[in-house]
Amino acid sequence: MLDRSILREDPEKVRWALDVKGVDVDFDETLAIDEEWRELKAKGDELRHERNEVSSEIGELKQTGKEEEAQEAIERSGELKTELQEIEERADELEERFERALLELPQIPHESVPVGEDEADNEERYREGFDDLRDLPEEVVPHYDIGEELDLLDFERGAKVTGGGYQFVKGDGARLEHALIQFMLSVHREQGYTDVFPPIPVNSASMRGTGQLPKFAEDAYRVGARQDDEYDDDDLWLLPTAEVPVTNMYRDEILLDEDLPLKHQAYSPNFRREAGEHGTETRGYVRVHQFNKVELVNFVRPEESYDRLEGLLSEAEEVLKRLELPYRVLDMCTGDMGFTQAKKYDIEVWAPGDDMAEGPEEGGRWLEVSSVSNFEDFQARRAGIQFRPEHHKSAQYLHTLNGSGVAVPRVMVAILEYYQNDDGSITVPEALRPYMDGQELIEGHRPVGESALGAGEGE
RNA sequence: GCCGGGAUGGCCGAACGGUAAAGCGCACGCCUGGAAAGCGUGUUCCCGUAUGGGAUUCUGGGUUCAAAUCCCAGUCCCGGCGCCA
Repeated sequence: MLDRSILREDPEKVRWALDVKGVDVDFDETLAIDEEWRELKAKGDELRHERNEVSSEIGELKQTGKEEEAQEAIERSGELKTELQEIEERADELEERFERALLELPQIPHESVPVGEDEADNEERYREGFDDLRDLPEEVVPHYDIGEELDLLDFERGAKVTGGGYQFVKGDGARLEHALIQFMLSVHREQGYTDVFPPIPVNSASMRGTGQLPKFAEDAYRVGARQDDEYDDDDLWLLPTAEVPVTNMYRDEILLDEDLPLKHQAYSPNFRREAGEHGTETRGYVRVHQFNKVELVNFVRPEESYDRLEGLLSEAEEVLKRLELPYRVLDMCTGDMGFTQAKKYDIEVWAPGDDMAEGPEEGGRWLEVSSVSNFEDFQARRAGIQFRPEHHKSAQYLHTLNGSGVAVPRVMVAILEYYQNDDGSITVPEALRPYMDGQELIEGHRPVGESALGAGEGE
C-alpha cells in the first residue's frame, strides 16, 4: 500500500508507476474521492465538535438540576445528530472507496529498475556455471519422461487421487526432494536464518497484508467456502507461498530496532490455482497446483533494504552454486515485476531436457526457480509492521524482502535433466549425498501394477 | 464442542452510564563540574500551513441526549468439562 500523502504530494509519480507497470485504474477518480472526503471530514468534525459541547453541557445541567434547560439542549443535540449522520455516512462511503482504491495501487518501482513492457525487456545480469559443464547424454530426456521411466514422478495417479496438476513423487525421487529441502534449510541456517514452520491455511487479512488480496483472489484456494463466495477477514485460504504466514507473523506489531535485520526461512507446501494458465506449460513438474518451497523472508531497516536485496540474492544463489547447477540472474523490468515489488531479481536454472525458443545457446530452457524482491514498505504498510528506530522515537514502517530459497520441483527438474547419464540413470549432486545416506546414483524402480506391463516396463 | 471469566497506551493497570486515572518505560528540558535523584513537558491515529478540531477502551451492530461501562453478534486469550493424533 502506498502512503496516502504521496498521492497528494506527488501524484505524477504514482501515474508513472501505473504506466510502467501496466496497471489500469482510474487514478483521477481516486484523487477526487480523497479530496471530497477531506472536505466532508472537515465539515463533520465541526458539527461533531458542536455536538460534543452541547453534550457536556447537558451533563452539567443535569447535575445541577436544571431540567428544563437540559431538555432544550437535548433537542438541539438531536438536530445535530441528524445533520451529522448525513454527512458522515457520505464521508464513510468515500473513505471506504478510497481505501479500496488504495489497495489496488501498485508499489512504485525503484529508480534502478529497467523500464519495459514484458519479459522480453528483462535484463540479464550474469550467468554462472556454464564454463565447466558436465558431459551430457546426446539426447537429454525431459524430466517428465525420465521421471516416469524411473518411476520417480507419477502424474496420472496424482490426477486420479486429487485432480490435474497434482502429482506423486516416489521412491528415490521423494528422497531426492526431501534431501533438497533439508540441504536448503541447512545452507540458509549457515547464513543466519531462523527456521519457521508456518500454518498452511491463512486468513484473508494475511492475504491482504502481503498483497495477494484483493486483486489475486482467483489464484488462491479457498478453505471451507466456494471459490467465488464473498470473504471476510477470518476466512481461510491455502497459502500460495510461505511469504504470507511468515510476513504476517508480525502483522500489527512494533518490532525493536535491535530485532532487525530479522531473517526467517520457512519450508512449506505452496498451493496455486494457476487460473487461466492452461496451454502454457502444463506438462511435467514445472507448473503444478501443489509444490514445496523454502522461502526466505527478511525484515529490515528502510535504509538497509537495497543492500539486503543483494545479500538475499546471493543467499538464494548459494543453493544452486553448491548443487553445481548452471543458472542466470535477471533484473526484472517494470512491466514484468508484479504488483507489490519495488525491485525484483529472478534466478533461472538451466534445464537442458526441452529445447525451447527462449533457452540459451546450449539448448534446453530456463526455469525460474527464485524471485528475490524488495517490497520496501509496501507490505509493511498493508500489514501494519513497524519498528522503533530508537526506543523513544515514534514507530515507522520497516521494509520487507523475500526470496524463494528456490522452488523445489524446478530444481528437481534441473537435476533430473542436467545430472542425467548416458545409461538413463541420474547422478546425485555431491552436495545432496549427505542427506541421502551417501547415495550417489538414482537408477529407478520397477513400477507397481499391471498398467505398467503394456509400456514394456514390467517383467 | 459445552460452561464460565477476560480483552483499555510501548508495558502494567483504574474508572463499571456523565465524556479515559496513577505507575513503569522512553525522550526532551530544567537542575548539575558531570551524572544519579528530583521537577516540568511529551510519548496512538486522522483533517488542517497553523491556532485548533475530530476519532480511538479487541471488531461490527444496537439502546441512550450521552457507552470503556448496558444489550446482540464475531475474533482471540485464560480456566473447567468433553473429545482427540
